[in-house]
Amino acid sequence: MIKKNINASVIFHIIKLSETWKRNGDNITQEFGITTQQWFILLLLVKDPNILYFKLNPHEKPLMAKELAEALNVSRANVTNLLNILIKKKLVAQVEDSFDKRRKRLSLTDAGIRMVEKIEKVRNEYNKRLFAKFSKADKETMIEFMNTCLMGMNNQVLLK
Amino acid sequence: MIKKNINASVIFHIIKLSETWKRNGDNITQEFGITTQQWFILLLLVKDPNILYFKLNPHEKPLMAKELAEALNVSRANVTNLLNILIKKKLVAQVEDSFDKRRKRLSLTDAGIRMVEKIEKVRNEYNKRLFAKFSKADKETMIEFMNTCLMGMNNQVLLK
DNA sequence: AAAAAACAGTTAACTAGGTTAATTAATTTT
DNA sequence: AAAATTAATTAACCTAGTTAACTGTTTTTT
Repeated sequence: MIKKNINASVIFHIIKLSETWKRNGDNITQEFGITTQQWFILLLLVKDPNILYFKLNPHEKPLMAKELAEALNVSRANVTNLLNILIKKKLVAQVEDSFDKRRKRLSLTDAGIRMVEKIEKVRNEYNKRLFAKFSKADKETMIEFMNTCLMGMNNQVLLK
Repeated sequence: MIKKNINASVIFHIIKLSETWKRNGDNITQEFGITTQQWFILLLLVKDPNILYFKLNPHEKPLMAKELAEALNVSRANVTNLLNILIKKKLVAQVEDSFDKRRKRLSLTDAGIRMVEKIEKVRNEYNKRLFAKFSKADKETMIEFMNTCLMGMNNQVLLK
């Protein structure tokens, strides 16, 4: 009924890749007692420069929950839930902004920083093996391709 | 604290791309009253040849729930839940296998087939615009890159 | 041929991650 | 001073996922 189609095939590959990577990510983070999603929040709070959000929105001050919601593309209420888990685990601390009492600034605790550092070693090792067969140019080609796709996707949304 | 790293950047691009695509997919399927996940099950049941699972596991007979679980990489119990929703929506029908009463064969109802056909038009149009800037060779390069990654990832899992 | 093992599916109780709508409190705008 | 906006929370809910215990059928073993 449905015919072979290279566009559809590209999409299915991207999804499969992302899912597989996430599943492997879960294996890694599980050993540290957190989920991939929770780990991703820790990376946002230490401002991992590889995260796309920071390329478009450079940040000086510690992030607020509102910005976290923006970066993760989820609702503000959901971020409250996610943060409560990380705060209960003593990985994240929330401090009232002294200039604007509505705001709360987020930062990692010492335990949070240590955890990110430990996971970072595993991640780098894992990625290094994963991409062993590719040259720097290969990777740059990939990134360019994906950036073009991302721009196309955002335009298609805006057209609505 | 964390340095720039092209490997990490590639991964974040893949994740972002997959998420954005999924969100846009939700926009499309929502209009038809289903989720992206439910739509994906419909595509598996009509054996969309672009799905990676069928490239590795060609199938003659109608799929069983067990195979759906394998293709989606989720638990058997979860598939029961997902199917119940689609059966309630009268998009999927389940028929006992006459040779082995344990098995139940799955197929789309007429309404299910019509829905897939309608969504198919929207999907093709969407993908065509999305990849307008790329040549066939570009797309093939991408697929090859992603296939190599996928093989690498599976090996890393097996090493455990 | 009876017992044991394997298989396909379901149910129940649970978790993670997500949503919207209503509410509180602080700060800005008019 | 009143109204509007902003940041965060809470409550009630949904979807997608899990494991463990169970039912019934078919196959394998002895």
